[in-house]
Amino acid sequence: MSKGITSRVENYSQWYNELVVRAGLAENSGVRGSMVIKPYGYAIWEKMRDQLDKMFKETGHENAYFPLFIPKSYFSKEASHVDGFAKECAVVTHYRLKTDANNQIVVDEDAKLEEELIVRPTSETIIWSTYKNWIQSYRDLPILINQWANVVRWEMRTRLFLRTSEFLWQEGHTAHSTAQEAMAETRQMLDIYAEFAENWLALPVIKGAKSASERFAGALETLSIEAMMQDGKALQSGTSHFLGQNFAKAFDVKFLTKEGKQEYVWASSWGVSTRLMGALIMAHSDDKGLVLPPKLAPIHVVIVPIYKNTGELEKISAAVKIMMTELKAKGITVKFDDNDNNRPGFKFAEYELKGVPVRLAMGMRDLEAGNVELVRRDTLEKQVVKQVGIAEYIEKLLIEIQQNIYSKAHKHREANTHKVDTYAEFKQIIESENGGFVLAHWDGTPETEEKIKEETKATIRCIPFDSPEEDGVCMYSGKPSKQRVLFAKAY
RNA sequence: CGGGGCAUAGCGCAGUCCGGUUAGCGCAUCUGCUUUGGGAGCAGAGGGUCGCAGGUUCGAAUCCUGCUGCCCCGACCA
Repeated sequence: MSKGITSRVENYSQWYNELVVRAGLAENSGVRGSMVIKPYGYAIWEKMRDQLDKMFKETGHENAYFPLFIPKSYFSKEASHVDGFAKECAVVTHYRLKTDANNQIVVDEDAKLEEELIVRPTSETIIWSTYKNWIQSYRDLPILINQWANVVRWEMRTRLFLRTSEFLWQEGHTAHSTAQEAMAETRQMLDIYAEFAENWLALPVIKGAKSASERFAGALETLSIEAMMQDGKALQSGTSHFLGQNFAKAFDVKFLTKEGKQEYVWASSWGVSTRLMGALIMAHSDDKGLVLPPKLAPIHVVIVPIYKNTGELEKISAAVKIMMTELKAKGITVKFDDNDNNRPGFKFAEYELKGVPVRLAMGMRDLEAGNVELVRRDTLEKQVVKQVGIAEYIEKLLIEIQQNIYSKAHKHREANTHKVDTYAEFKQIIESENGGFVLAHWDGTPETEEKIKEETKATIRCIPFDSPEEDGVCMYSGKPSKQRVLFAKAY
């Protein structure tokens, strides 16, 4: 195994692939397009999940679980929904295997299902077929449910975390008595995603609405948060959909209003997936490995002893134990790596690869002086600090690291976001090495959007909420436009 | 689904063109000694149905046929 990883400049894509594997986050499995999430990677996902779950519950949502299999007939009830997902569905057709004449295990053709089952690519249909039974009156509304689940989308080309055939996610599905309430829910959940991305992933995001062609299959409106990766490409990091009455109509879900009228129910759905892991990795990490924001790091502090014999190790360990107790008391996760098989230099490189935010090293020199050597992962700055008061120091430092990682990502995005008024300029920026975000006028037609995509591979990531109204002309067609939209190449 | 590449020890690879000692190297593993402030050194040891199935041949990792899997590049997508 080589020592380092491919640098970002050398080959960004390869850097990412190697980093995911070498840092022990995930690996490819024997199943095409499906990954194994390893303990260290899963620990990060658990932290994300726990925090999001808390935020969902704080806003009145409850968890539930719906089936993995969806009868084909349910799935086909909402026309645009089918159109959107049909090409990437795994289908269960049989329920039994048998041993054939050659002693091979084969599918038993006699055990063909009367109705095929779709492995869920998303759960709107199974959930709305259920909601039909739960909703009769306005008193039954709203329903605010989330589920943590796996889904399958048969992808042609996959990449660890960014696009795999099976992935983990959460999907919220809510039912409301008015359009306004459903839309407010859609917006509220997008805000929660944005807050999570910025405060936990340390990732600045742009909130906005999708253009019609980028909308979720079956939605009237799709909102998303878009983040910039270090190579200037956009990564859609969360989506929230206003589904109108489409699914209520498809599954005949009506409720009795206060006024005694029968009306169709209004819906929203929203989700984030293990793709957030990809965002986290690509946004902050460097050529030495992962850089994790402290709020999501499975280990905050690693302590490496430097010693010549067991006597020294014992003395160092005693001092380390005291620091560990103090750190743990403040809720800081700390690992003391006294494994004698690896030498300090190896450990330094290893924990940098794994993105541990703070590393302490202590040898006899430090011990005698009452010091400890401290290195922060985000800047790789080395300093010598007093053992006394170390917990308070690190507590503050972790907050500073979290902020620094965010502001670094924010600066990078600002430096690579451009306002552009001509198509020539647009192409020049989009095709340049660092790519980036471009804010430009667009005439609002799918035709123009499609042409731009064909010619440059850039797409409209969103129509940002905070983009001011401003008279202009479409950079492509010259037709009038009232607002700039966000273009970028995307993952 | 189209184009390309790969499959040999736990991992990374050489050997394949041009068939012929006992299939080799690095890392990892095990043992011992010396080491330990940025990926340790020396000595020794263990570890292989050469992806699978056929075929050609006195003889196949190597040649032929078929199959399978994975990776990369495109079209599709969160």
